Amino acid sequence: MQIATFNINGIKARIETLLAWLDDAAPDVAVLQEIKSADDAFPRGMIEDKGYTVEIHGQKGFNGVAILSKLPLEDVTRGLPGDDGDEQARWIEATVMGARPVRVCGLYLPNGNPAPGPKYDYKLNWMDRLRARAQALLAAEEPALMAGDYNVIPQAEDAARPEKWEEDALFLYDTRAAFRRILNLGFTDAFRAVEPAPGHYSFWDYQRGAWDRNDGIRIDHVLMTPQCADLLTGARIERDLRGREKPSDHVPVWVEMDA
DNA sequence: ATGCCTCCCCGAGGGAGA
Repeated sequence: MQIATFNINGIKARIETLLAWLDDAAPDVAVLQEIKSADDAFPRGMIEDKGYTVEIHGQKGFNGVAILSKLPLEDVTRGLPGDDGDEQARWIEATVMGARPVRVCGLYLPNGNPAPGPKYDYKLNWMDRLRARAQALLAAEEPALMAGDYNVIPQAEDAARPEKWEEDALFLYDTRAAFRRILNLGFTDAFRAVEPAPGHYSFWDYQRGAWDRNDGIRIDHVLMTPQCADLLTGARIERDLRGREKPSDHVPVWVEMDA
């Protein structure tokens, strides 16, 4: 089973890119972030025509996540537990019914800038809720993964120029500490499990020629429970997509599992 | 660089992203 997470930066702006990518790369499951679309405005039919089941947790204009799957999906839920007043569409879950069922969570973690401030408070609070959900996934002792745009640079080696991110909400100490707190529960960063070297990024800013200078950061991650990590056979970042026409500022991060 | 792109809202120019 091949699963990719991809922040597409707007489904309306990226639909042709997405359809071509589904044809070429053919993920079994694609976890999408920043669809920036309400459920009823999402071009569901064009994706279903390619053999995908489509589950959406959308929001007009901002945020929004989705799961596309060639395999059947069961028990779909929307929204991260822990705050009934949270209006932002950043979390969706479904069980992918392959040879071995895998609980797949798609997430778009808040950016948090400027920090300090209310947006950063929201980010840290959201990460607390994420940790609670992660603990529940561990307690189930089943294969489960949390894939998406974490807006977290875990370590200095995950940025081309870490010094310029020191005061940024993606790299502040409290951000990295909250991320480690989740990892330390017993999760595996799938990409890091197979690629220890620095210099692998999943995002390059549109500005300042960041792509041409390879001034990137690794902020899109797949975290796995032990039962899921045991099935892991590979992970990679599809870097080339950033250099194509009309790209998203993020590229897909892939995991392959014996499931 | 408190913003050099690009997206969304809509139908101008501002908010958001990271």
